[in-house]
Amino acid sequence: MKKASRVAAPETDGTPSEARRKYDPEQTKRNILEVATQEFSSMGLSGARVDAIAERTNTTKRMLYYYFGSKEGLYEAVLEKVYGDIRTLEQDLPISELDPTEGLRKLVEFTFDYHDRHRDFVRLVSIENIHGAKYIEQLKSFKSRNASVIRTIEDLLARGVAAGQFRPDIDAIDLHLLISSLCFHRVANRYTFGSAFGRDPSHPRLRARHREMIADAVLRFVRKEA
Amino acid sequence: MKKASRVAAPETDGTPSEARRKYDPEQTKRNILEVATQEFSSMGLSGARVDAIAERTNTTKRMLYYYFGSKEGLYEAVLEKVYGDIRTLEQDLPISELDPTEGLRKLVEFTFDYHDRHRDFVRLVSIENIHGAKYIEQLKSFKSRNASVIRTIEDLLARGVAAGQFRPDIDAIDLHLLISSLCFHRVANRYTFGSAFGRDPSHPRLRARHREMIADAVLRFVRKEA
Amino acid sequence: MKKASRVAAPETDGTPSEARRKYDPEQTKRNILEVATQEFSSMGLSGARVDAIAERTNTTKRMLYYYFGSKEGLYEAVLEKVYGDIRTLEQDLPISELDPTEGLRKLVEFTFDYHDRHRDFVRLVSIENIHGAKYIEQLKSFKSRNASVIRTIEDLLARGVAAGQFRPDIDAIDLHLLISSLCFHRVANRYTFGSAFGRDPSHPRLRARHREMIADAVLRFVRKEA
Amino acid sequence: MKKASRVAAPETDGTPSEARRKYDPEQTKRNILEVATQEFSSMGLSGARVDAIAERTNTTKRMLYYYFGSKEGLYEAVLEKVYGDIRTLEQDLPISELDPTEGLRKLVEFTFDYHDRHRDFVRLVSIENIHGAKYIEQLKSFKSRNASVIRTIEDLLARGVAAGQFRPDIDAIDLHLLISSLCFHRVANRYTFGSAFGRDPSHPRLRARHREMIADAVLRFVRKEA
DNA sequence: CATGAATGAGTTTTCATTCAT
DNA sequence: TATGAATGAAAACTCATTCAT
Repeated sequence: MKKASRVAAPETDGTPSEARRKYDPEQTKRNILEVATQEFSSMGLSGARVDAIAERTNTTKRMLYYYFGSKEGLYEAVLEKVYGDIRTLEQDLPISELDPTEGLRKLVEFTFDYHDRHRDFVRLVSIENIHGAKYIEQLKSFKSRNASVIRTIEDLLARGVAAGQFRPDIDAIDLHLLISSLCFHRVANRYTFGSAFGRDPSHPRLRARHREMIADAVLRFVRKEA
Repeated sequence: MKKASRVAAPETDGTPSEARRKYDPEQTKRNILEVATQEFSSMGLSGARVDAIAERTNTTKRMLYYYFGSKEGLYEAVLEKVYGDIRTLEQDLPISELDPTEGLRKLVEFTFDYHDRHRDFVRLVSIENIHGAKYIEQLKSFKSRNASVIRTIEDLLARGVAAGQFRPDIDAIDLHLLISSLCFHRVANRYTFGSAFGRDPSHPRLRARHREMIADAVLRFVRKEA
Repeated sequence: MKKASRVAAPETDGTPSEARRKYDPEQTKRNILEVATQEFSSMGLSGARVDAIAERTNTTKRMLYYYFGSKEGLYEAVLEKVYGDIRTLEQDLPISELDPTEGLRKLVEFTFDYHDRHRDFVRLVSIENIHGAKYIEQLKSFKSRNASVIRTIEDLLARGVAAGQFRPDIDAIDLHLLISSLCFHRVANRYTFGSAFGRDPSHPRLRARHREMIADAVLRFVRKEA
Repeated sequence: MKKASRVAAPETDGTPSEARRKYDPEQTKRNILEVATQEFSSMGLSGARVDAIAERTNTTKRMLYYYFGSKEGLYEAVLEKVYGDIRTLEQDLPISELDPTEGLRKLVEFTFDYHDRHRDFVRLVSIENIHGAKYIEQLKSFKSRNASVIRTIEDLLARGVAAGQFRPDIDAIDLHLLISSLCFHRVANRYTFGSAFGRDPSHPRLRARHREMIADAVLRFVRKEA
């Protein structure tokens, strides 16, 4: 029940007065959130155990409640963090400067890579949908984030149509759904997929092929035919 | 708390050996499975409550254990039933007689409709993936069913290539994944989608548009360009 | 943690088929309520421990929740029972047939005796008042019970005035408050009283003197002066 | 969660030794006691929350432990303060100079008013009785205070008997109990009373009527009949 | 087969108190 | 002195499962 060791507080620099701080709330919170993200994403909301989270933490269970109030509060904080991460990344994408076709390919590849690398995120979205998205709806950040993706796509579509590259009759939200579907499914359902076909979709070779296939499918979908 | 009435067993009247049965085990099992399907698909495996299932049933908790052994046993039975249903349906599809392009469109539309109508199935697959597909792997029906879809697609692809309609470099399993992704995602994640964009993907108009879009995307993907 | 023995179920009569029932929900509930009444009345709502109640019971903690839902639910059930008891007794009082002065004396003595003997009840009322009476307000039985006491007093007052024994300007509810005050206080606050004056108000001699004093005070209060 | 401001210590300006003090321990203690009195009297000893007290204070939890040692220590300090207050007041009563009947009426009215105005005191006494008066017994002020009331009453009774106004067979402690009962009960149990009869006993009109009724009842009780 | 009562181990949550800065 | 962070023990509550009738 006793913890063997504490987190070594980050030594900001050489100043001894700063080093070895034992109380570092931000660090503590971050640590809890990290562990909780794993637990919730691998066990679901009701399957997750507060005790299990606390145990893998540098603190005690009490601190979970101190900072997050309840199991659900912690779950919401996890959702918020995970959604915040993807938004941050997305905004750095230099898509507006690219040729529409190239830009769209970049966007698809980014979306593919993000889902591929952030299985926790994907699982948490699945879990949220099992709960009817009731927790995610309370996050202010959620809706605005999605709006920005749509604006990016609208811009791409408009430029692509103007350049004669894309069909004019494509809805941005529909296209987003198409891309999401393709990138999300193979990660979210990789276990049943693997079990059904004896192929692990996260194997590098398959992964690369799927990446290309998906970009290819999306581009063929939007392409204006001669 | 008291149950008002029990299920009256169907009297196959006339045949004396069948009549006058007071209990109908098959009926009881079916009833339990139905309720359990709802509960598991809407709450997940750990979120589901045995008491909640028993309460909405015509029987008592005891019977649930009598027939299915445990909560997990019941969950597996639910998976099995749900998988059995889809397989039955698929085999009636008269695809081998159709023109490849038409056949593929039919297959996509069938897949779309099936997912659209069987949300329980979709949710259960999501749930299974959260549990690493450990329960579904035990089902014999699972692998064989998937094998048969792949054979159907392989046949379509071969005929399409031969007819000069399809590209020759498409893998059947990849194509299946593509189709599944598009049909599955909008159902599985309709809550977060709805919350993010204020659009309910199960609305008839949106549903029809997506159905066409998806078939369109798949056909564009396989089509051999002139 | 194991219970040494179960409650011997009441043997209704000599029929052996009825005897030694192990499952007797009514008995179980009664047993829990009895123990809970002690615990709540001696520790207060927040001071009471569910574990402590369970331990002194013939069942386990789980059953408290099975029958009463929560600690608060159990507390409410205790209140309800305790209030039901006093009402039952009160209705058997043959006051309407007595001479008004004698009837009023009887009522005071009954009230005195009841409070004197039911310290649990008195303590629970004190406790309820600390909680702003929020639990007791939810009991339907509560208001109707009080109405019946008031009717009894109104009847006594009317007959006493008519007989020239009582003053005509006395309000029934005020008189009830007067009687209650005198009977309640010495029980409710017997500890501080005992500590302050070195007298234990529950000592038989003091008890008898107070009983007479209180009846005396009430009768002097209502008496019509010549 | 952050406190906006601390209590500014009163600068008794001019005197350099007093000025420029940054903290005022007495002020801090007083502040804590005030808040604690509210919390304990409204929630009971076990119902009170140390966190809740600290939050409504100008200081932090640490100070609370620094000054009072523990939750119980704080509770005792609250009792002591509340008892100290009442004693101070009572000693100013100029009863020994009044005619016995008038003096007794004054004493009853004072007792009535005091209870009516100091609900915290009344509640705390109720709470103490729930805990068997174990904390109050430790207060030196407690017994001496009660002794002085009894002396006052004894004096009144003696003078009243001598003047032919009062009956000779009345015990001072009994009379004190009678007066206390009448004054205490309507305050201590005003919630159940209000709920039972739809009358709020703290309403000014009812209050005035009760004040007169109680004085009346006490005087009728002691009066020597012609 | 059917049923409500019973159970124990586990899970979440709370709370008075102490520590490091 | 002052303060937010930290803690462990205990409390309330839940749940899958089994038992007696």
